[in-house]
Amino acid sequence: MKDDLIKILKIALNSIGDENDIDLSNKKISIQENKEKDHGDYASNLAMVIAKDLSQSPKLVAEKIVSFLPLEPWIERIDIAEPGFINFFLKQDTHSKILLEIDESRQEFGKNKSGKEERVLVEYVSSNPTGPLHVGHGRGAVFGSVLSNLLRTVGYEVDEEYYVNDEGRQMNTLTISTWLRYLQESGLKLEFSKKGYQGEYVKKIAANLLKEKKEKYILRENESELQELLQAQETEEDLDHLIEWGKLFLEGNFDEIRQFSLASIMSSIKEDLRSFSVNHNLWFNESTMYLNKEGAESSIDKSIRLLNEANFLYEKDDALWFKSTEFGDDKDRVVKRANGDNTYFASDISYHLNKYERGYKRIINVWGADHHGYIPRVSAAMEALGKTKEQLEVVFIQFANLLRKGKKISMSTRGGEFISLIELIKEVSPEAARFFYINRKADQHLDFDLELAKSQTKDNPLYYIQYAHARICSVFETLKKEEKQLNRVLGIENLELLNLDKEIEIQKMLLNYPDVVSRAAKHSEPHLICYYLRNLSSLFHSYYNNEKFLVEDKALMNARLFLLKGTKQVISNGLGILGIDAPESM
RNA sequence: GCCCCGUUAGCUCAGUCGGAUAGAGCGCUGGAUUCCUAAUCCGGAGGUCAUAGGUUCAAAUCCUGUACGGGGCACCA
Repeated sequence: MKDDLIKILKIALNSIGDENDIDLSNKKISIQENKEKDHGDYASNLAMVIAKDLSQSPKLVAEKIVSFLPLEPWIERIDIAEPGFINFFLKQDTHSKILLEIDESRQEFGKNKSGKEERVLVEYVSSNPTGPLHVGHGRGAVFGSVLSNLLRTVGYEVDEEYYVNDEGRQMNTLTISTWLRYLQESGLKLEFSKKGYQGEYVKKIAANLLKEKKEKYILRENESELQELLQAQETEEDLDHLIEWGKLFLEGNFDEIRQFSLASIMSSIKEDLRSFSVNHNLWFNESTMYLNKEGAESSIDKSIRLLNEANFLYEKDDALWFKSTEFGDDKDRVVKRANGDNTYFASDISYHLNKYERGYKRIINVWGADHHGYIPRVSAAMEALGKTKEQLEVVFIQFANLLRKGKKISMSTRGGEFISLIELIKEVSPEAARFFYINRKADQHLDFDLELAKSQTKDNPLYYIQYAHARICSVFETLKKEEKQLNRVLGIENLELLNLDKEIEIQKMLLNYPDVVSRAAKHSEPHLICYYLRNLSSLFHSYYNNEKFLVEDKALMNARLFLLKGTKQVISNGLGILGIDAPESM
């Protein structure tokens, strides 16, 4: 509808341009929906925008524009208001047309093709595989999932990827932690390292390891050496010593334990994500970038070589540095440490280069707000490698607080004490978890109220929305019990009977749905869908309380049922984008 | 010190990349049910859009400064 208005305004604009011999073709034409009934359905500010170019008063310009507008059958009338708004009043049956469109498109209603099937990569969660997901990860998980749905809805081809940091020191820490717990489990008395991962989940992994591998990794000698190392676990260096010792002692078995721990954790992470419909289709392991197959150079080596060939690397204090300052970063960054290890940043360069090489048009990273400092260096590296940084987009997710009875729950991971994501999902249901995580703008802090998420009243927006859907279903259920059904043809023929304020409001709202979807996708703001659904449901509940649908007048009844059917479809489609089912009954 | 994000009703938050009288829920307050789910609805009170300037026909929205709150500034991952 807006597009149609823009189209005819464009025609008028061109005519005025020709007449005055000036170029107005690059003027932006915007249409707004009016809140005020007296102002009509839509308004344009075009006259005010070009008044200066024509050096005439906006009001005169508006009159001029209107005189050039082609006549359209769906426009009732056009008003001009101070100081130069052009107000469009649409014929009443124009609103009803949307019901026909919904009836035809069904689940497809709201979709468009503006993405042109371009390939997009959304990388999200990517939590380190050193422990289970906790509530802090949930928000990014749902955000990435819904954003991906949204982008598909507007015509992109989307891959959802999880980057697994299965390389580096943290994996060694995990391995040694598992082994120590395994030794304890097998009956050896020893103190667990203060620097190891303290969580209970490590014990479970160790127990499984013992069950599966029996006594394969048991300590047969050198116990006193180990005990001595465990007595002194005050610094990160002490931990490194322990790890080195473990590697020497276990030899190839170290890697076996490592693989076992990694696999356990990743499978629990995958399970947690699946349990609330977060479905990555790609899992990218950092370690694959370190492989050199058949003597070929690894991806890491390759990206470092490319940077070097482009002259963006230098050595200082035995380390290898990238000149990120040449691309606006605050300081240069180390890619290879003095001890020869690659930094995490080196992996990131290689990983992002890989994303580009896979041919994605848009590369979207969903990151925690605490990572914002990384953008300059990553995009600097991509620029240095000749990639366009515009292709790389980063969305930051602010932290979430969990509230129980109005009080914050501490989410510190210290001492392994945190609420795991799966506990949250079990407590409030997967649907509620999704909805409440996504119900705020991503860059806003979020208070996740557990009681509210569980409550079954209208205070709970998800409940309220689902109830609206269930209520509509219930109306059709009652109809069925009376052995009647919706007569589509009769309904369609009588749509002009839908002329109550509420009925027109609902139809206008339905008409807005595709715009809301586009906007949410364009700005990466899935929360807009939540608010839209809340408002649509509110209109419906109000309508429900004021009017009866199953009335004697068959024409009116079927028209109203047709409206209800469209409303139900849109609620269902909107919830679908959020990854939430629309219940038939509650 | 530098860099991000934020500041809108008592509370929690929306606010269409500048538009007409700034919205919703909660809370407070007054009402509605022999009727399709009252799991709901209707009415009322409540705002100097943190603050000071600037740009504009028009600013909660854009620019600059200030205050306050959160986060980040590793040869960690």
